[in-house]
Amino acid sequence: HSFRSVEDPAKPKFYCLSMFPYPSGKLHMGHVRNYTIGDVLTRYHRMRGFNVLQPMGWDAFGLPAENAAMANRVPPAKWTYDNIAYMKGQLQSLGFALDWTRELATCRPDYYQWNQWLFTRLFKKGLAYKKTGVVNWDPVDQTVLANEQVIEGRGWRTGALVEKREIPMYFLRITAYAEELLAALDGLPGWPEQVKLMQKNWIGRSEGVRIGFPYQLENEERVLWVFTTRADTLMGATFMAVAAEHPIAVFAAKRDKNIAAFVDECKRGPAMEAELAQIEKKGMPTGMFVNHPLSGEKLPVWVGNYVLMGYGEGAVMGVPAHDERDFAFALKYRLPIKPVIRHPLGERTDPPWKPEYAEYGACINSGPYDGLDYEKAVNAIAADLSRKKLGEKQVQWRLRDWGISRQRYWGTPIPIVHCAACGDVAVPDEQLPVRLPEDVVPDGTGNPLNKLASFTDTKCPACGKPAKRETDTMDTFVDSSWYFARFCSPGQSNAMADERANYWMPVDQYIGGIEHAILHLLYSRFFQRVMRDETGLMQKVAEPFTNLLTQGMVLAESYYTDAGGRREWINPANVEVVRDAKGNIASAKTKDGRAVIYDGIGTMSKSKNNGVDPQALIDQYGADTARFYIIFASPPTNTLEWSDESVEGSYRFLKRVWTFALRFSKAAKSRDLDRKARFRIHAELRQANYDIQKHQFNTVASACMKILNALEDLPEWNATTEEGLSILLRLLSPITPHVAHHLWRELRFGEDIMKAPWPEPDPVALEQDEVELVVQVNGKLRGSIVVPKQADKATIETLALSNANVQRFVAGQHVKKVVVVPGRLVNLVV
RNA sequence: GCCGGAAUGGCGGAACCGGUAGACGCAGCGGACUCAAAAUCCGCCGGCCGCAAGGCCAUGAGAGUUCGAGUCUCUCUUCCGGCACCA
Repeated sequence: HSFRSVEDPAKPKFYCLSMFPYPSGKLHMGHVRNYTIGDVLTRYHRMRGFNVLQPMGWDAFGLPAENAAMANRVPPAKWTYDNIAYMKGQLQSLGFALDWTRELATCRPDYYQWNQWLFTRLFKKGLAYKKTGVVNWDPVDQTVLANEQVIEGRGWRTGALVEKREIPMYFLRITAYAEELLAALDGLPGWPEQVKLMQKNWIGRSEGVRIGFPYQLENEERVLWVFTTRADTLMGATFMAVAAEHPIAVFAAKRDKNIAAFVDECKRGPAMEAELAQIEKKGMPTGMFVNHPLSGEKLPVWVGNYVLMGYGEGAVMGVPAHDERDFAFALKYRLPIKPVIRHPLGERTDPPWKPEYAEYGACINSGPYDGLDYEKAVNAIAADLSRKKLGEKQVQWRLRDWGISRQRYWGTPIPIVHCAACGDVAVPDEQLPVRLPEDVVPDGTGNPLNKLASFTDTKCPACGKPAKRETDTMDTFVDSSWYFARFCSPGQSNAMADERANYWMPVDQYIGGIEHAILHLLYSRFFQRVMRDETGLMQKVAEPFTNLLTQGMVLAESYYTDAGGRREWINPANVEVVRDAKGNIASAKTKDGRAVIYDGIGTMSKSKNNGVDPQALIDQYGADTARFYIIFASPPTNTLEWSDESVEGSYRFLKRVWTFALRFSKAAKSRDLDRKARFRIHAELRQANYDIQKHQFNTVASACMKILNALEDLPEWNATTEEGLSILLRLLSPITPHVAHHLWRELRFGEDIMKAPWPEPDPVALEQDEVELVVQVNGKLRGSIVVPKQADKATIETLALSNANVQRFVAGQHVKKVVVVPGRLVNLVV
């Protein structure tokens, strides 16, 4: 229980959290990197006197368990619990300073019941609601597919062409918090700018005008609404485009087979936005028209495969003259292009498209709005639309509500009962949790819960009549959106969290992959606010993570052999590289002699068989070498390119520390201090302390190497050796705790290095009487001089000019200017 | 396509506020030790020119600002992450 944490208001607290792993089977190198970084910070802060909490748990629900279940006919629960047991052993063998008494797994009822509890609160308040959402549908397996399971438009198991399908789903109203989630980003100085910027763009606040285009449908007066940030171009609208699911498209499809076929084609298209954005923009006229709200002009309505029903109103206005996409669309379908803005290139918008066409400028060809600039035009148009009740200024968000329903088994059951009389009824608190049966083996066709009467058949909590349970489960992002708060309240069975969360939250340092920059982090920020508003706890905590470190991915080289036209991927551990005299890779072959082809560097993946198993590394070199290498190889935010050879270097260094320290422990000690060595050691320590606070741990590891080099350069073991070793071991201890702990005791520095104070540089050791200055002529390095520390500018200038090589470049020329940078350089401008 | 990053020797990287580019390590080359190998230790190690002193070039490409640019500004290229059901 060395790492067990207890609330202690007398000490400053430091809650250090690494993103919890999905228990996929065994640790991968990304995990080892993530948790090593977290452990360095944890141990560093402990030595600095903080009350530190570093917990660990399991993000245990998810798709891979169901895939494994299908492959091995083992229930996802068993597979998951077995993986957890194995991976926990691996984490322990790496020596992470984790408080295991707080361990949690999201697939346990005592965890997920609070997902359910919070959901019912939100449901009753309207912050969780039901509407349709789009999913990938495999028509053969009759099942919903995850994006990952769609390979080139086809189902991964059946090969069937995947269809889009609209089904009822539950959504969380994250948009209700859009304003706050956006504004609060400014109050997060401990987050990387790039992450805040990505979140800002994702939330996507835009100011514009909602515009109504009246039309008739089956003798009924209706209005087609669109949102635009370019209301100033309204007079240039020449067509409208609607999504395939829009009522106008649905109506048109009913009367025209061709339109029906096109609408069908649009619906079959990709559901993923990334793909949707890259498909060829296609459209078809619906034969329907709307009236321009200001000019009354008739505008044709098209169905467009690029218009999303789930975003905004499911319709856009087409202004070909001033929008690149509309311009291409208009050219393709010979729609009119009507310039209404004077842009930097003039008043015409002839093909090809030029970016200037989209710039702001004064209105032209716009009747009463001619001559108005962007702001005035938007104001005038919005005012005129408002009078006609056909528009108003509006703030629009790119952020959409969060659809949490999954048509899968291995997740938190959504606590809703469907009653013929009462509708959707939230399961009351006393009936929670709605337990997920753990002995089910899915077969890939639909959700197995649908086939389990023992699960589905229940009574309506409101009227008591027979009713059916909802069988959808929750998105696993729900589980991971509040686990950090649960870690603070282990054993609490009456609430999500308790007052202990007030002590520990917010997380002081959160560490995880950059790939989570948007979704997981945004959902967690949302959930923290929901907990604040619904549980009465953590009233002062809106932001769950004060400081965020986004680590880079771990990459490895991949190799393949040609196996009869097919690529056989060879694990890098089984490849031998042949180098030429300069160290360049000349060729590579398998250990049994077959030629292999190098395929470049990339993420470790099963498909390319280039994963490096951390266990092999730990078995061969021990935990400290693995940890040291990972820290030393690259700064935490960079990608880390795996190299077995460099691991050897880390191992070699730790062996050198070990033998040096043990030799010293037996040696006679003189009391002399070595001034130069002390300067080197304390200068490195000063740098290391600066770097560790910047989270640049690789140079802290370098500093450890440099200190050892300085100690090895000493002619004899003296008091400086002892001082240097005590600094070295403490500096090293967060990275390689086992080696440091052992040597610390062996050298009789103390019982427990974790209880030793963090080393600070000695100002006396850092004092210097003389400094070396570099001499430049016109910014080019020409020599160096040694001057007394306090030398004035004139002395420095004289000394610089007296340098022989400097003279060669100054001779016969006029020195116009002398720049002296104290302690660094002098630049003579001639 | 949109949003966000990154690019420095053969390789990973260092260079704090714009001030000696390549610290530290890997690989490579040469040597010591050894019967031999492993391990360990010592030396060299961006490119070109030069006996040397030293010089010229060089931080993805091209421009700019500055006494001085890897670092700041603009344009471009390539690669990586995300795009709402992988986690």
